[in-house]
Amino acid sequence: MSLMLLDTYGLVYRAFFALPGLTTSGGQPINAVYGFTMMLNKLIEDERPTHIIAAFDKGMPADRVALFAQYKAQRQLMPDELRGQFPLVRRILETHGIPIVEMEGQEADDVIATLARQAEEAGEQTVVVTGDLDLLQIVDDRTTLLTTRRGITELGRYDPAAVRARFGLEPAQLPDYRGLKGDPSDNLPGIPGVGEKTASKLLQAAGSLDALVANPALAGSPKLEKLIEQYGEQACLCRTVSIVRRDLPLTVDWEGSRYSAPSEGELYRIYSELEFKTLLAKLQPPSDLPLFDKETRLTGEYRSYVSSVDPPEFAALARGLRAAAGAQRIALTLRDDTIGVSAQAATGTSFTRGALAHSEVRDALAGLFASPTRAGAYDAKRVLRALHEAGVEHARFDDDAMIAAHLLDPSRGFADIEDAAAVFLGAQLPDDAAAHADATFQLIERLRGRLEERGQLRLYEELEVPLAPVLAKMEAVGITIDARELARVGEEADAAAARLQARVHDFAGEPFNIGSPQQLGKILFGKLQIPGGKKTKTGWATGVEILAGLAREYPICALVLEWREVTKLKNTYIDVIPQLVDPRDGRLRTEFNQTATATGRLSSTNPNLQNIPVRGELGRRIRRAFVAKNEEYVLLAADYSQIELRLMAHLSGDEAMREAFAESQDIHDFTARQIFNVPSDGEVDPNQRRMAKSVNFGLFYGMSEFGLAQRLEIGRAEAKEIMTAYFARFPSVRAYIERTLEEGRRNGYVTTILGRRRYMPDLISGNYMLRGAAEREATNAPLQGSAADLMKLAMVRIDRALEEAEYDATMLLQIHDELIFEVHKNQLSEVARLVRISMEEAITLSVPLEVTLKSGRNWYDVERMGDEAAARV
DNA sequence: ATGCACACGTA
DNA sequence: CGTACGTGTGCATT
Repeated sequence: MSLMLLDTYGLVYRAFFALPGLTTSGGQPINAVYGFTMMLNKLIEDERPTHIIAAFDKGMPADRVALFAQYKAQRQLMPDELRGQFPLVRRILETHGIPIVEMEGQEADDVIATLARQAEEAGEQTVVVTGDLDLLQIVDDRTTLLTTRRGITELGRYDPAAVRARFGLEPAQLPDYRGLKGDPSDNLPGIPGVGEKTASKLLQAAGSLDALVANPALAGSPKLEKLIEQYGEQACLCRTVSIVRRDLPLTVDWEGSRYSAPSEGELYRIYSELEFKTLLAKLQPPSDLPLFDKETRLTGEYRSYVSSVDPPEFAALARGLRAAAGAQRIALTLRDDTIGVSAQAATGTSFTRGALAHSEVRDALAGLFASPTRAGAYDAKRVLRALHEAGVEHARFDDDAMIAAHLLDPSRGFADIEDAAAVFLGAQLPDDAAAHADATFQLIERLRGRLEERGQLRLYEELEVPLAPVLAKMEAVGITIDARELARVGEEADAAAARLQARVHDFAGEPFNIGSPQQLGKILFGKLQIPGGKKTKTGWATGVEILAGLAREYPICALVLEWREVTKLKNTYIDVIPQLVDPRDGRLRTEFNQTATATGRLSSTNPNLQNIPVRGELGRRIRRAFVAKNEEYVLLAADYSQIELRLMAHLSGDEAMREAFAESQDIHDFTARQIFNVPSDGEVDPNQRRMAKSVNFGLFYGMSEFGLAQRLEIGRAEAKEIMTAYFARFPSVRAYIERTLEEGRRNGYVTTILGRRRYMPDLISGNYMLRGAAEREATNAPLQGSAADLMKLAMVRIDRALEEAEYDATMLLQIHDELIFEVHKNQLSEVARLVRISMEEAITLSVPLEVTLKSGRNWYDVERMGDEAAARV
């Protein structure tokens, strides 16, 4: 055995003063624990001990104080920045499995001396690592001493020969030596005027302090002789205090001190927590290493749970989860099929992970959610889905770090926790569920603080986090697809596509790929010499706006457009949806992404059910395949009418516009009257209304007169006239837009009605294009985003209300300003009323909100409901 | 296999 | 040179 004994306090103390004041990003000082860790790693590497023990001081050294009242009396209190690092030092030791030995009222020196003697008697080699030289006295053939020198990794090695070389004395003489010269750091006076040189010389001459005191003449000079006579007794006292005890009643479990290196996973975790970036860089992020031993360990106040992904360890995972039910907070994350759990209690944080497919685990999780423990997640919706599939009931989350991250920076999606950890923690996470769970804690803590600073905590807690389970439910429910109806549309589309393709090829005089813009361009503008072609970077432009203009004169263009429409519908919806339908229940399940957009809207993927066609007749027929689950149920569609314009009226405070909404006027008609000066008894012609509608839409898109001209296919002068007329009639709208941009430039962001932000750094860009784009985005974001706020709020409330009233009704889809429900037909009118009220009263604005309700057997046939069917209160 | 441009569906 | 998305295709790149 080769034993290493650490004078822990001394080493940490040296590290503290040797290193600058490093702290974690959370402000926790870590210089001492960092230096200690560096030392420890180097010692283990260089010395390769088989056993390691860390000795600590505990309490005041009663024996020495009794002998010498001034012992260490002048020593100042430990600085708080150092004191706070000792728990962390203990954590590092724990990670290495190094036992701590301490004894009440004893200094580490005595503990070390005792252990070294025990090892020596057993015939073993010992190396003592310490911050000072007090322990040199125990150096002998079997015990050597390493002491810190400059810096933290430079060590001096003392064996008996080195002691003789340095002091000219035997190790056993060193207490005498110290008694003579004293030691200011322990407040030992020794003999005044006797320093290192003299003490050494005296002892070489006399052999020992006792001999010298007995015969002061041995000192060799009258002056020293007199000093010894006068201070000899004091020197003896100092000597006695300096002698370490080697007979403390300590029994050590030597086997327990056998050193085995911790796994990289364990090191990675603690280094991450302490933000030891340089040490982390040397580690491989663990791939599948358990973060903890297979046995539950209880060490001090720090508790760690069993960690394993092996199937036989379900019980252990469940045990950990049950223990976590007593914690203050838990965090759950999902890594493939593995659930990671981190639990935080007053006593510390602990981790576990495991597969989620066992009844014991399921029950333990259910117990956890039934307890008052706060629960957090990264992507709560995904975790909820997994828990739901595993049969865990009543899962709930108070925090979602992904949502928090996205609220703080909506330009990013933060799909993976690695992204958020990189941005907000500056950490690179190992690929491990338990580590992710812990990172979730750290993220939640940090991000909640940031949200609070920004006044976004309510947006987060009362809107976004409660929305996640609502979306999870919608995803789980899905919507029934009538496969036969879809197949019928598909057959027609197939026939139409074939017919159109043949006719296009006829016109072209050769077969070619109509879907290739390149080939199409060459045929139309090259071979057929159709005029009016425009070039893009890569070739001819063949977009709708070009082809539509040519369609009247050149039938091939019209046919190409038709072919595009049909093939697009086929490829995107008709052929894809049947493959995505769950064969077990015939339902189609989309995924709603809550952190995808910069404005606060949701997005939908796999498939995107927010862009099912509605305009063209063929496309619209696809909606016939979206049906209620059986004859007993109907679909209910509820959409906000003109929500963005109403928000514009509210936010700008424009009196005329507000009044138009208050009177339930047709807003485009009203706008046309204002712009074109149509008298109140006159008619607005359809073209005027169309133009007014474009102006209204262009308005909240930040459109320029150039854009309006393009859109309406009119001259710029005319477009300018229209816009001038518009702003003359609605001056506060222009003022509002100016105000928004000014605020955006000043703050760097624009906000929605509920305090959602979108950062717009390019508002002050010197680049004309970038700035222009940013101005359009900044104009639109508060309107689009506020509309999203209202809809989300309505969704949360509707979900609660439907649950409380126990209606047989389920929310299925959200299409930005529209909600689709599946409702038992007997409850249709009640549910419709509840939905209308929840949506219209989501937030009280200075203009009324209006909701249009439709119902029907399928999404195509939904028809406007009469007021008696969904009467307003 | 991956990424880009284009095209186009929705609000 | 009107906002916000997701998805499909072709085609160039790796």
